[in-house]
Amino acid sequence: MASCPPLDLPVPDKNKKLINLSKQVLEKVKNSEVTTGNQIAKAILKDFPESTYEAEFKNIQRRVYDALNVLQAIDVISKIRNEIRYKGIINNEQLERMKLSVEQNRKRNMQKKKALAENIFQYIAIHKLMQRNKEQRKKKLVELPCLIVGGGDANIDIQEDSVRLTSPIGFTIANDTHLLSRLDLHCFRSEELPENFPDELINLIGSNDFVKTEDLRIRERDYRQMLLQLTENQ
Amino acid sequence: MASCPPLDLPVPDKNKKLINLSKQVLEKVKNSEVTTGNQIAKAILKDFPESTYEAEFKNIQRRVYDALNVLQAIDVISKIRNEIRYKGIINNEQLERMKLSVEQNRKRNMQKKKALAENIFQYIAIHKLMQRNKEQRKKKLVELPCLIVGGGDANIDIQEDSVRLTSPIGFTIANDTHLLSRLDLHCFRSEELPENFPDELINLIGSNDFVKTEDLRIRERDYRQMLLQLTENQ
DNA sequence: CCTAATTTCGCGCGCTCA
DNA sequence: TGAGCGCGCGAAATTAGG
Repeated sequence: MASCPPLDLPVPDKNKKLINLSKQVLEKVKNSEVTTGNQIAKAILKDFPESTYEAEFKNIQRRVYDALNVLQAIDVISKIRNEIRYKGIINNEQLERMKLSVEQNRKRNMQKKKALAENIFQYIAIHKLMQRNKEQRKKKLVELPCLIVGGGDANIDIQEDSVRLTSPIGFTIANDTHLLSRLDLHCFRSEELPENFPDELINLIGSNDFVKTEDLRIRERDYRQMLLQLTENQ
Repeated sequence: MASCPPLDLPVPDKNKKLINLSKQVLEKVKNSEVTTGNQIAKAILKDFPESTYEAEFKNIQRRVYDALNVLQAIDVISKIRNEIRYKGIINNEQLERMKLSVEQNRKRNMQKKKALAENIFQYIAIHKLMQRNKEQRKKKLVELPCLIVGGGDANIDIQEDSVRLTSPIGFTIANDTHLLSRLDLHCFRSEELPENFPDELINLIGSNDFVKTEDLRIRERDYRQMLLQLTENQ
């Protein structure tokens, strides 16, 4: 609570130096759809409660012109005939953050894609299986466990409490789990893909997006350049 | 090949107006890691073949100061003690393009995710199937087509050329395709997920990223604001 | 801490061009 | 003929020397 050491900032930051006035100019332009040098000067003048006299105004106005000129040179504002419009401005750090976030996002998606691609073949298998089931679906159930009897052209003789199978060439007998292991559902021909699967998945298999390396650590001076890059490779 | 009409641009655009000098100042600052107002003024002066001495230099130097000031106010450069550094600048249209590309990319990924999520359950089914196969794999084959005989506790009597099955409670007989249709491979309990599948896939099922709507069509005045948004929601 | 040299830059006169 | 602004004087700020 002691007295503050006297700061030598008589007017904290509302002086009439070009640096300060420039900020106010930018602010003003940013906040109005369209304005004029004169309006800006007037607005700024209002922020100086003190002297409100011709000379002051003339001075500020003169400074506003300076500021507007370099703002225009920098393409931060546009000025046609005396209509001044804000065109936007953003700096290095901000862009850096943005770049980073874009990059991160891309990386994440890349990984997802990769994970999916690695498993996509299995997915295709199950799809084929279900497809087949759909076509030949019947009402009848098969309870597990069960017995599977395979063979050429066996004869089947069904009694009320028994079944007799006969075959001239012998049988293959197995339980239910054997069947599953023989299905080879994961094999497929590439031609059968398009008719059964969305393009999206097919593209994924063929795509090598996730192998593409890319170095964003370019020494950044010219953003226009960088923007092009960012925009092009998705 | 006729003579050109006389353009009234004696010096195309290398005049000493603040607007022009500002551009040159920006260029100069952008191209050097660090520089000083004096260096800039000297460099610019070189671009004027004509210009004699002292007076010209003083004038240009004076203008450079103006430009530097507003550039600094705008946070496009930083100036500590007399070391001037470029901090970056980018404008509305460019940012707009960037924003668009980010958004497009996000949309695309969203769709991919959605497509995947829609099919992920089927993928899980096949995975379970193969898991089971792996556990109980045997050497024996089952050839298709085959016959499947299910029932409680049947007796099996195997001859050299026939097989007799007897059961007190009757049989269920079906062919191979029936079995497939009864497997219900697409049913699973959520507890069995973590042990069998990569987190990536599990997250995908639970995630509702692809439902999240989001409106980027904000009326954009303040980029700092917008940047925050862009950076936050992935 | 003081003086000189240098660097910055406030300020506004007066010319220009629409 | 008034909005725009080139231009440069001279004062304030900062740095160099002692």
